Amino acid sequence: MTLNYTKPIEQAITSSDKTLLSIRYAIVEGDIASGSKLSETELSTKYGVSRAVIRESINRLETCHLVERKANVGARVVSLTPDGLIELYQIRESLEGMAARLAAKNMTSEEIAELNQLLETHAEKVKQEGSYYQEAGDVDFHYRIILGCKNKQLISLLVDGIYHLVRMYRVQLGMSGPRITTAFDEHKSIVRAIENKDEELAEMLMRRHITYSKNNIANKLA
Amino acid sequence: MTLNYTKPIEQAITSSDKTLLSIRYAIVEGDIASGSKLSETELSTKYGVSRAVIRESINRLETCHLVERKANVGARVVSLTPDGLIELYQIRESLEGMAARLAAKNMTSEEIAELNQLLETHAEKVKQEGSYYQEAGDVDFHYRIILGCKNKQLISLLVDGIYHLVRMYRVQLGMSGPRITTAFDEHKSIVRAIENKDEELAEMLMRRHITYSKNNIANKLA
DNA sequence: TTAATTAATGTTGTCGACAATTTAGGCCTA
DNA sequence: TAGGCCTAAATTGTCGACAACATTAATTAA
Repeated sequence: MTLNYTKPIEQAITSSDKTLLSIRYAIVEGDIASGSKLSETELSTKYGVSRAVIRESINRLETCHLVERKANVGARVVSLTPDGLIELYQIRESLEGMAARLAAKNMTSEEIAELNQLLETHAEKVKQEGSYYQEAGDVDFHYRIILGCKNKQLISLLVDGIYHLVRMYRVQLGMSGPRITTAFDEHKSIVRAIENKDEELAEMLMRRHITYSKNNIANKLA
Repeated sequence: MTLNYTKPIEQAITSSDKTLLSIRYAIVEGDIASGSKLSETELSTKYGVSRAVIRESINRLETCHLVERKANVGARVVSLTPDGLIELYQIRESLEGMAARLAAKNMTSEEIAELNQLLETHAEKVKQEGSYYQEAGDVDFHYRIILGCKNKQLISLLVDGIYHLVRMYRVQLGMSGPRITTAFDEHKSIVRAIENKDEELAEMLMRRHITYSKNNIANKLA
């Protein structure tokens, strides 16, 4: 369930990093309520580290737009609103559309093959369980296309930044629903566009796909 | 020259904030060379503050992709490369394209009037001086459209994040050149699309505009 | 009673010192 | 001389304490 979408193996993990991961997970999962205040001293005792590392964690969380800080006042977990969701999905549409375009241009044939393989796995799961697909499966699909764009800054923007907030909305609004098979077909056509190196189409289909997804979620809020 | 594109008047300015602004300015202007190492102790003495505030500043600079940090090793100013420039402009194209689309949808008639006024001012300047336009003028134009999109997260992403890096490339590669009047015409047609509330066209024209700009710069590197 | 001012409390911002890790240099060995 | 190992210096990571600020409670005046 917990797919680890952090940076590659790389270097030493500092205490700050671990704390960041813990707090971020707690926020995304809703263990720390959205809109609630983040007390530095409280978190400090809770996670058994000094205020300095809590401070650093909060700073980094601000980067992902998961918390908001005011000078001399403190940090609050971002609150989930319909408007915020729409804003977020407009950004996703824009950025992931570009990612799909670049993926069509830059993905290797091996990567495309793996993508097809992933789709088949999903097709199986849809037939059997039906429900598992949405959460991990959809994230995984989008994640691979993002990586396929080969634009490091864009990848960082999406993976380190926006995606955590996307997951937060998903988890806390309890996504799932009847879009399962529909989304699957959309995924399939996106991959086909990438196979054909049709940048224009890949971008357009990805944008449509995300728009549909947005509407689906927005309906649940209304 | 120094247009202050920081957040609205708002709240108290802490020592960390001031230091952040100073260091960021130094990096964008090239006073701190791109690719060079950022020593915490050194900066600490240079700016007359403790290492804690330097640390916080560096953290925030990482958000704008202006510096890169490695655990237990330190931070370096990002190095300017042709690949990096292309990556950056792909993101700009995507995000500012969306901003233009949303601006066509959401800008008030007063804002559009101001935008037209700005264009006239630029037209005058182009006739007279010719050269001043590019730097401040172009930035100002794009800035207004970004604000006009009314998507707070998108605005933050562009203004607090990406735009500093854009300016850094501009300054240090010595932009200017013969695109002045061409860019002006492009600006004009973008505004016209926004006036007509033609979202599709506004986005497309903005994307083209940025692509041209990218090619212009890329040629200078090649 | 209400409003404003002031005192008290708690939180964030900043600092200097210590611990852990990396990096540089010298030393020894083959 | 080249290469690896070990020691020493420097840098980053973490900590606890103090200062500055914001919030709340108490007090006083109208």
